[in-house]
Amino acid sequence: MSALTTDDLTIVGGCLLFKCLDRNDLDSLLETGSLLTLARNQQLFAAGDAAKSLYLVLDGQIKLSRFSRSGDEAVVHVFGPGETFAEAAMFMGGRYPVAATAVGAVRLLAISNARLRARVLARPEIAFAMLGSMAQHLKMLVGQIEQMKLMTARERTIRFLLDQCDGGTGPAAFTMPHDKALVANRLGMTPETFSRTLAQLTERGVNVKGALVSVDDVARLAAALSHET
Amino acid sequence: MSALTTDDLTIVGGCLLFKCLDRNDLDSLLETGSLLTLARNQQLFAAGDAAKSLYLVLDGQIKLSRFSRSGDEAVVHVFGPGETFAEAAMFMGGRYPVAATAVGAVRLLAISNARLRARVLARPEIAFAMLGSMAQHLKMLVGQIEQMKLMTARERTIRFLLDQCDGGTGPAAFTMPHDKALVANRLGMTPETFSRTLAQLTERGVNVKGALVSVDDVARLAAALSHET
DNA sequence: CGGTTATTTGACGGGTATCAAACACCGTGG
DNA sequence: CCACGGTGTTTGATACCCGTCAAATAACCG
Repeated sequence: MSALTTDDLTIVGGCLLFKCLDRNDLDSLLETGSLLTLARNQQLFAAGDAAKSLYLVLDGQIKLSRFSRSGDEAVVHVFGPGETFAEAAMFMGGRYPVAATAVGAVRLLAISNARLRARVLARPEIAFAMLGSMAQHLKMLVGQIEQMKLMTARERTIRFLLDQCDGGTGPAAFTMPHDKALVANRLGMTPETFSRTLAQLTERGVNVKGALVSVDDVARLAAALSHET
Repeated sequence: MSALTTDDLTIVGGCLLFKCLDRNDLDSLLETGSLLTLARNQQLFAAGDAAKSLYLVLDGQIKLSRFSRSGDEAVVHVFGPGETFAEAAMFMGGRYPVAATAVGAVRLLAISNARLRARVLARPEIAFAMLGSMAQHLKMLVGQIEQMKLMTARERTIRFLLDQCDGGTGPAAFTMPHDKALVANRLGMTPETFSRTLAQLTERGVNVKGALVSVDDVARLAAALSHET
């Protein structure tokens, strides 16, 4: 197969799906893989397409989403470098249940289902790795359902901010992982509501300038989650 | 282990997780399993508990849910006879991410994680079965997220009714799979809203009397989903 | 039959979506 | 360098779905 940079190989080796493989196993798996490049907004596959591969993101972001008849989109998750997706499809009747679209420019590695299947039979440890990966996804989806069912838009927004700040108690700052509209969709609200909510959180020490977000005091923001409006 | 009825064995054998096993494999797996009985509303495990087993429902229903700090419940899924749950937990750091509670009286089979793990190494086909089972759960959760994100309470209710009717185009009838309050929670709405929505659907040929639901014309109800308020 | 638990119904308020328009940002080409 | 179109973001006004609180009614069980 085509040229993987050494950076790429680092990513592949660090991915929890493949880290259990030694060099030989990896090579034999990758030799049928192919390197793909997608432009911004280019679709990798649609919901219902035959599933012939799973994918590893090397660079950029891929969003998985579903569409209603009326064209409204529900983003299920966004995957970044080092993450694999569509593992589940090869066990689900061979159809992808969601669509995959490049958020920006994306490079990714496609790995043949058939090939991987054969590899699993030879080395059952891979199966454990896949189970672990899918278990993570399950947990994530459960978290999303919980959020949608029992948190308000404001609470989900705060929680998103805290997630991005990633622990700590003092001041923090970060940049939006992607378009605000996409973040809003992930959080299950409209861009308008997201914007308004962020503006309103100024009084809680949140400042937004473009894609840059700064939080005066993470602990204080976290406190806003529990006891209050 | 203790007494499994022949009915129980039929259920175990029919479950997609175990149907790939022959008699010997099954016996060796079950000999460390234990038969549990839970009373209505009895909790099997809480979120955060150490995960030492996965479970197969023999009789009754088990709900998996999360609770907010304020005590509000978000039901993730309800499992019935022949279904396995908590497979994922053994690959997720050994902690259950949700709580499991008996909806009514329940009989179930607990299968040791360690034991199953050993079995998988001996027979990799089991791993495929587990992957298939988890893939199903993933798909289901994705469906729920889609529903919550882009359908109104009314649309979700209609879709629930159609699901229960299970295809067909003429008249249909069924009984609620469980308490209306629980159904409402599964659908991401309050019991009040669920009740009101059902009442309002009378004009679409839906009639509810206690736990019994009848639909005059499934096709007509389905039509209400697409083009209208 | 009495007491508890489910379900329904009503009134009300608030959180979000929707529609619409102004505004900021950014790469392109003149 | 600046005009310019396109996209992303903000802001405003409005409507309405749905949650909340409360009470009445129905169903259930010992």
